[in-house]
Amino acid sequence: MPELPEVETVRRGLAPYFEGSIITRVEQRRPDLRFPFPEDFVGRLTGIRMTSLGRRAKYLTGDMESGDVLVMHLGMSGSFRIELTGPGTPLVDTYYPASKLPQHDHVVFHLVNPDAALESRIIYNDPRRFGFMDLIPRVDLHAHKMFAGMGIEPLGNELDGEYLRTLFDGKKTSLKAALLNQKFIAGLGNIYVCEALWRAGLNPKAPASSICGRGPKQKEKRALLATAIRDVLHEAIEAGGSSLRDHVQTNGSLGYFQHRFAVYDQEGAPCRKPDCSGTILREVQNGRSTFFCSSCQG
DNA sequence: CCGACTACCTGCCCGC
DNA sequence: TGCGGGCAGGTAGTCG
Repeated sequence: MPELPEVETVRRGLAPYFEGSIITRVEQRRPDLRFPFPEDFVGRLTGIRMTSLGRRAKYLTGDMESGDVLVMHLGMSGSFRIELTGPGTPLVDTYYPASKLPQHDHVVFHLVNPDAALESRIIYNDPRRFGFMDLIPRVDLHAHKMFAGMGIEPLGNELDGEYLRTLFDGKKTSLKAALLNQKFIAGLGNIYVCEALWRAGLNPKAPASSICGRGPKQKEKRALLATAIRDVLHEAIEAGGSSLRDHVQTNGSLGYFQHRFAVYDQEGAPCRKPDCSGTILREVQNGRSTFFCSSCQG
């Protein structure tokens, strides 16, 4: 589920509760998610303050005062929710009787922020368990397998048409597959790749190298694609941000928000580009659904 | 090296 | 109403 905009939305929602808070207790309800939890996960977090919550691509990174970084990935179905537990709040610390633990709540962080007089818990729920958590010493983070070789942040300064040319030059794989490949650009997933290609008017099945030529037409194509990627991510983050307040107020859950897509999951709908009379099609590409316009993405 | 394919896991939706 | 099949927003391992 979560691509970069959703993870950023989750980060913004969790930050006020995680940042500056001491993790007073960790409930780790199973030995693994997608991967085993690291050695002494609970022990290495308990009693430690998180100074800041960051994001790299689709990973959340919590900086702990111990020098560790708490790395969290939501996989396909991971989400967090926030529950206030301090005095005067409706929930108390014994919210879950053992008999009716919510399904798929795998990790519970109990938090106290003494400066803000805030007590809360942050609960990680993940039905499919494709998510994972790890603890990595800060000094090792960039060299770690997870982050070494990871591509650029699409919202950073590097991404433009010419950077795309250097990335995709000579690549015979499809534009779709290249954009999904995290070692080129990190953070895009199936939805936003479909959306960006539609905005740029590019065929998902065209070779990645097809936007790398010297001519003015291809130069324009890659510039358009870079802009489309940035725009669609920015807009989705904005939409997530505007949904944040509602989510926290209603049930505290973070990780899902409604967003209207132009092509994703719109099979059969008319293309929304002005003056385009095409229809949105779905085709399986590399084992995953690609949504694109039959007409304007030639 | 590269690219294509598969596995991991649960839930939901659809058609029979 | 029950059941089987297909599908889901991610990643990593294997194989050619």
